[in-house]
Amino acid sequence: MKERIAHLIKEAVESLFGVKESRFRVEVPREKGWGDLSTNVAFILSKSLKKSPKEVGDVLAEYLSDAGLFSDVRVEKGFINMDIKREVWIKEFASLIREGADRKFQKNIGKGEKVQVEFVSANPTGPLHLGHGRGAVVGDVLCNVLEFFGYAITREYYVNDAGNQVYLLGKSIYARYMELMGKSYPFPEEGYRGEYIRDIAEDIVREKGDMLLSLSEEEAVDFCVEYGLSAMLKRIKEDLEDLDVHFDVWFSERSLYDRGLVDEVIRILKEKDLIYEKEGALWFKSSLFGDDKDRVIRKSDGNYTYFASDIAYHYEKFSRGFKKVINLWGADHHGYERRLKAALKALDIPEDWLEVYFVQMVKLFREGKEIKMSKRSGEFVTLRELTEEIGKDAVRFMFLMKRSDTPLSIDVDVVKEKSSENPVFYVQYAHARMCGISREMKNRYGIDNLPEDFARYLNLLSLEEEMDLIKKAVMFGDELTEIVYKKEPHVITYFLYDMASLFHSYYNSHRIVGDDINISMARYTLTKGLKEIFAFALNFMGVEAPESM
RNA sequence: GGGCCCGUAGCUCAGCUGGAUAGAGCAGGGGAUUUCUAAUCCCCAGGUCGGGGGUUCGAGUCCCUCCGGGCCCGCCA
Repeated sequence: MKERIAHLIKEAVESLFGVKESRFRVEVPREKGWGDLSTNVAFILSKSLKKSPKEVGDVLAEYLSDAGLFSDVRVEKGFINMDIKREVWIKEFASLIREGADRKFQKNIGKGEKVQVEFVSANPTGPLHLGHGRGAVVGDVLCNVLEFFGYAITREYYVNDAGNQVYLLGKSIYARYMELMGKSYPFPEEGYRGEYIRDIAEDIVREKGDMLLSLSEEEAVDFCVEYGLSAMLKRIKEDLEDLDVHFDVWFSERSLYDRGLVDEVIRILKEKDLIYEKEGALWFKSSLFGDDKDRVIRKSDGNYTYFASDIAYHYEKFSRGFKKVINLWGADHHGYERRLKAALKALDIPEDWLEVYFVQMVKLFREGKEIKMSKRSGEFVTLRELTEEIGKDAVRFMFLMKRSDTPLSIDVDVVKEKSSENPVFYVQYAHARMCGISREMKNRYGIDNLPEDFARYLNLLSLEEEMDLIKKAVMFGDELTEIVYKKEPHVITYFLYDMASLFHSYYNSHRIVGDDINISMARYTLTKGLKEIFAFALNFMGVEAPESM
C-alpha cells in the first residue's frame, strides 16, 4: 500500500513539477488524526522549487484527490495527510483472504539473484552458546524473507576446522583421554576445559579402548583432532536442527588450503604488489584500502593467519557467482569488517557485494539475576540448555524480540510463564483465540468456511477497531518488504505483538459470534483474515501458530 | 592510544534514509469474568531523550566536544 502511494506521489510530482523525486517518505503517522498515511514530500520539494511546503502540498493534494484512492487528502503543517477510502481497504483485505497472504504479498524483488547468507559459523571447539543461537535464528528468518521475495538463497556455515584452535581441541581431548586411562599428561594451558571435552574422550575410550596408547603422541592428537571435530560438528548440527535451522552448505576452512586457494589469493595480491615481508612474516598492505594498519597473513612460523583463509574464503564465494553475500557476525568481530573489506577491495570485488551485520550478545536472567557465563571454567549456559528449558518456539521468538545489533536480555522465568508478560504466549494466544472463533461459528451456526461472497460481509463492519485491524493487516506487506533492504527481521515480532494487542482489545470489548448472524459473519470474516496473517507471519519466524492453547 | 557500538520512564527496549504533541511492555496503583479459553482487557502514574555546543524551516535521529557503559585492537581464531 505504501509503495502504491509512493508511486502515485512520484507520478504526481513528475507531472506537476517536471522533476523526479524519490527521497520522500510515506509513513503511518503517529497520531490517528493525521491520516492513514502521511508524506513529507512537500518539505523536500520546497527547497528545490523555492516554494513553501504549504504551496507545494496544496497543489499535490489536489492532484492526489483525483486519484480515486483517497477519501480525504489534506495539507497540515506541511505534511500531506491522506485517508484512504474505506472500500479500498476492504477490497485489499478481501483479496488478502481470497488469495492468501503469500500470494498477496509476494513480489519478485530478487528475480532469482544468487545471494549467500553466512551465519553462526561458530568454532567447532565448543557447544553453541546463546549468541550463536540468536545469530542462527536471525539469519534463518532473514533467509526466509529473502527467499519469499525471490532471491536464490544459500545458507552457509563456515567451519573453522584449520589452525591452532582445532589442534588445541585435539590436545584437550587427548589430555582427558590420558586421564581416563590413568596416565599423567599435562592439560594444555589454553585448552578447552568444558565438560563436553571429557564426554568426547569417554566416547573414544568406549569405541577405541586403549588403542591411542599404542600411537605416538602426534598421531594420537591428530586422531583426537579429527574425532573431536566430527563430534563437535555433530552436536552443533543437532542443536541447530532442534531450533529448525538448517544449512545448505557446511564450508570447510581446510578445504581452502587443500584446493590451493589461500596460496592463490596471496599470489594475486603479490602480483598487485600488496604483499611484503617483514620480520619473517608476510604482510598485506590493508592500510592502503582503509584499514588502520597492515595485517599479517602468514606468521613467521610459516602458518597462515585466520585472515589469510578468510580472504580466500570470500574470494571463493565471489567466484561461486553470488551477486551478494551477507555475513552475520558476533559483535566481537566488528573490528574485523574493515580489514576484510580492504582485502576484497584489493581483489577488485565491488564494495557493496559484502554486507556485514552484527549480532549482539544475549544475557539470561533468572529470578531477576543475571546468569553469568564463564568460558574459562567451562560453565556457561548453552543454546541446548535454553532450548530444552523453554522450547523451540519461545527461543526463536525471544531471539527476534530486538534489533539484532542491540544486546538482548531474556528472563527465563517470564518466558516459561503462561501470562501476558510472556510475549510468545501473548501472540500465540491471539491466534488460538481466532481459531476459537471459527469453532464457535461452527457450533452456533454450523458455518465451517467462508461463503463465496464473503466480501460483502466485510462491508457490514462498522467499528473503528475493525478498520484499524484491517489497515494494519493490509500494510504488513510493506513491513515485510522493508526487511529485504534493512535486514531487520525483528519487525515481524513487533508487528505481531501490536496486532495481537489490537485483537485482544477488540475481542474483549465486542462479542464476535453473537445473536445477529450478519454481524457475526462479518466479524468472523475479519477474524479469518487476521488468522491468515498471523499464521503467515509466524511461519516466517518459524514459530507455531497453535489452534488452541 | 586507536576503532566500533551504546546511553530514551524505576527496569527492558521501540522510535523507520531528520519531520508534527517522544512510544510500548514489565514493575507500581485502581478496576472488568453468567466468555467466542481472563494465558485477556480497561484506567492511572511515570521523561531536562547522558551534559554542552553546532548544522537545519525542523534534531532523540546528523556534526563536534565532554561524561558514562560495553566490545575489539596479538605474527589468536
